[in-house]
Amino acid sequence: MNKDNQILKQRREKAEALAALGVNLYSNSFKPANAIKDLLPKGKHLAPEAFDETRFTYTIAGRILSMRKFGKAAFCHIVDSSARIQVYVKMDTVGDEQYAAFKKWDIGDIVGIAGKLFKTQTGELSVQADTLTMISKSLRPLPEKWHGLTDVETRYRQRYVDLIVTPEARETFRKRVEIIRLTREYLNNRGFMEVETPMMQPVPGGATAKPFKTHHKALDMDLYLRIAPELYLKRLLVGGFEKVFEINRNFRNEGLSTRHNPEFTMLEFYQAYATYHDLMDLTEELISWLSQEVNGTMEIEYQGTKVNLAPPWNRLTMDEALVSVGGISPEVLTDPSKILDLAREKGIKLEEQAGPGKAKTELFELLVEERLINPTFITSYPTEVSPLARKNEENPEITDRFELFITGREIANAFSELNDPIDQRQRFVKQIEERGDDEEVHPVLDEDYVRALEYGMPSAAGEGIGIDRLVMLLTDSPSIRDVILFPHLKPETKGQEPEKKHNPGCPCSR
RNA sequence: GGGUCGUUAACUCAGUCGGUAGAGUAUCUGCCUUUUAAGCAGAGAGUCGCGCGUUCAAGUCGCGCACGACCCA
Repeated sequence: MNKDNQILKQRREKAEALAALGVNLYSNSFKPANAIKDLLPKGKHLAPEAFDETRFTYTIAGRILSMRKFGKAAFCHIVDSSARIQVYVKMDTVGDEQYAAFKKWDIGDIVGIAGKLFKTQTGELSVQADTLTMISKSLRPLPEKWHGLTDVETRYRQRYVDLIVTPEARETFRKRVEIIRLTREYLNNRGFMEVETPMMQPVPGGATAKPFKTHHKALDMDLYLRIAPELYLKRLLVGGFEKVFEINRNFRNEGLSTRHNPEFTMLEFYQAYATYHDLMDLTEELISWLSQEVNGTMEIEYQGTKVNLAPPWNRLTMDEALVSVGGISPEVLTDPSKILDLAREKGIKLEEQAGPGKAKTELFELLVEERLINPTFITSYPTEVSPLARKNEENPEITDRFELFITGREIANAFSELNDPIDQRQRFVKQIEERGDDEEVHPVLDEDYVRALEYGMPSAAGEGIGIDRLVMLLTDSPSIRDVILFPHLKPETKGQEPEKKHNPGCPCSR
């Protein structure tokens, strides 16, 4: 009946033995007075072996990560959320009774220690324990101490284990939190207000992507998880809030990769009376500052490639980039039919209605994008591929838009906003005509958004920054799954029959 | 969606030509009161991802499936 392996069995037996000694295995009464980090500077002046019984008693709590047991003494390393310290447990000091219980302690247990600071012969600051408290008995073994947990699937599926044993993972997620906190601070300090707009939208807009669909029962209506907050944030500009931002999740019902998770975190911000030029300045300042704050430098390395984030950053129009980086001759760019021919020549499949703007953008993605290692703003995107951006006043074929590329990846997308409701309606209609056959992307005209524009939206510029990709860059993480605590994975089927598609016997089936 | 590789003890990994399943860590027992990948001696631990096939015999060969990684679309 008990299919558990030997180690799990032994752990349970040990726990039972401890309980038989009268130990509460899950005590809730221990309050650590000290963070381990706070003890570290206090030991600087201590000399090895000069132990003094009258020293101050500290209380700490944490998880046992390693243990070296002798007959009547032992060393363990204990980690809390702040730091790690060695604890020395000596039978003479803690007494026979506590020591007998201590013998049943395991790596992985969460424990409380009261004791005094001293330095060992080797000079390591340690706590000599006076009293020992079991706070939570662990019933499962942790991964091996030397190699740690390297199986990426287990790291993602059991992130809690990863966080226990992989200091780099803890560091990455601390940095992620810090990046988001600093970004909020930066925008708040510049008068932006953080708002929350709907996650569930009747018309998914603001981007081109397949949405997740859900259903509201009471209203009997379909809703979509948002693919972008853009159209709601701009409604707030109409409402009179001049600087707004939102940092939250977007959802896109598309493939998974090292750069795509179905739910991901996006920063979007909008500023009235600003242009995309203002946002380039802001972006450059924000991201270089974030790197300085989080990494202590603007010169970072991403997967072995050096990247210099110090401003000023390179700014190129798409045409300039196609020529100088992509190696396309300038004459081709001025002739629409030659651009289309070149795109087809390069193996790009274009839809029938695709124009030169689409072809240029595809050529850019193919020939230029991955070669933009240091931060580069690409401007003057074709109007054809920018349904929400303002047309350039001198040349209606292009928009006042930029995308930011670092290490060959798109990090940000921004533009001076289109606030002409008639132009907006025409572009929506055109977009729907082009995508009308693709039901999955749900091309529906957002009438209310056009109505909002008809009331008048101030001139404005807005930007979206993919937070996950930014965190990847600043933490040198190869996969988006390394910067999302619980990334999307297919369900485990270990030891089970794969889910049956039809299960009429299941009361929970729809 | 296509291709390549992977899946063996709790973890990290070996496993030759198809012939009774191996190591280190972890665990258990004994010794050990300043170790830090502690040490010494001994022991236990496996649905070899799942299924089917070939074979006297499959971790190993073949086919299918699941999950994952990487590359491509």
